[in-house]
Amino acid sequence: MGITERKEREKEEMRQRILDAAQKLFLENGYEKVSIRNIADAIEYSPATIYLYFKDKNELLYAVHQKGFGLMLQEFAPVSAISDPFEQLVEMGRRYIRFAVDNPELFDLMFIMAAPMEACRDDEWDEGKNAFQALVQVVQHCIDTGVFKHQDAEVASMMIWSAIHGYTALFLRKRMMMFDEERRQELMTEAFNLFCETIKRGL
Amino acid sequence: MGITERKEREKEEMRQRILDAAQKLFLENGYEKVSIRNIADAIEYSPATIYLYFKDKNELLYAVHQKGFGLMLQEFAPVSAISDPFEQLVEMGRRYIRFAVDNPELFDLMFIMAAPMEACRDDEWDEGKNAFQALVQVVQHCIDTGVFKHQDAEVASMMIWSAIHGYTALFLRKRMMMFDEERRQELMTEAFNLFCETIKRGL
DNA sequence: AAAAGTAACTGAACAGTGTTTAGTAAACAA
DNA sequence: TTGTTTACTAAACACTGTTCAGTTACTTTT
Repeated sequence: MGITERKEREKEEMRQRILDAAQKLFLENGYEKVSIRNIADAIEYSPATIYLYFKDKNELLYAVHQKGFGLMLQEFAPVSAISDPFEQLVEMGRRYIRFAVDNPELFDLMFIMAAPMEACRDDEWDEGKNAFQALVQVVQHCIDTGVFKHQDAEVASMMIWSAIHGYTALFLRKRMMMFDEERRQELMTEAFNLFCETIKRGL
Repeated sequence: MGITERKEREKEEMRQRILDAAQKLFLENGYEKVSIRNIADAIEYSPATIYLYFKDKNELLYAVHQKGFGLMLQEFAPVSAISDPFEQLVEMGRRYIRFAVDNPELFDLMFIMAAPMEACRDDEWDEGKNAFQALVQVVQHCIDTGVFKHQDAEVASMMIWSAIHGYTALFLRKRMMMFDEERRQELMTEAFNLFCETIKRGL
């Protein structure tokens, strides 16, 4: 009785096809300019079909957001090879920012846009939870090896995440437009470096 | 020849009426659910009329965003009465966060949403520029009085703004949903306090 | 005062949006 | 060969931002 299994496989393949088309269009045109009809056109199906695989557009956005976390974790993988825990933390920050600049639409979906979170039951944002836990581990390592005096790794992690996230959010949403292109780059890297030095000394 | 002056005054009044209605609706229903037609209904004019006073919806959003900065500067005014420059800085941070929590839709318009910035010529975001300069002044004061060792006030300000902005942006856009309501509040205040302590020691 | 000109305003349309529903056609099970 | 389930879609609904021709109403000129 392999029919039901084949059907299930086909259903999953269709879901993936929709997701891939959606992601491709988002990254090409920016999420704001992509409609359900565009995605339907790309996969040569009717718009209504998409609603057989996703409850609504938010759920589709959430699914792409999940794929984003997969990609991000890949980018973070090499960090664990670094021996010095503080250097590990700094490299994580660098990669967070680089990921945001290289994949602005995906990052937006993952950490800025309101819409995808509408499809996520409160207290069940597993992708965010896991990514945050990865940060907490590194910070805990820094505490254990005496790099940081502060003892609460979760609070420290929150502080660090916020600081790094701050730049990227302000930058991506054009809130550094009062500086010209060059000064913007300068401020980004210098402020990042200053933050690293500051927590090394003061945390 | 007071007629042209009266006309000009009336035109400005109409602009204000549109703006007030828009702001009221945004704060009540959230900007996402407010359309040009809603605003037109509220002031009992045709939707087309709004386009005689604002080029498009982004320009309207930008105008409300400007009003937001006016309100924010009011909230910041009492800070200058504090004598200790570091305490001045901390109080600014507290008020930034409080403003965001108390006026989430307005804050969103000012610092997170992409749309209003479309109506702003690059390098001409005066509201942001002025607000940032206010921060730089306080930070410069901290440097002058020896609270901070780091000498570049602009870089330090950028670092501080980003860190404070980080919390608020993550919080408002539901990226702390992996914690329950209570823990969220705890983390917010504790991470803020930790940041203050850290820069006092390390910056 | 009458005619001409200007400014303010609107109805209706255009081209799109997310989403639902009734209906069809094909694949499967009995 | 039936009956049933599944996959899909055309068409509609109720919106959206925006434009434009056409209508008032007021102001200026004759």
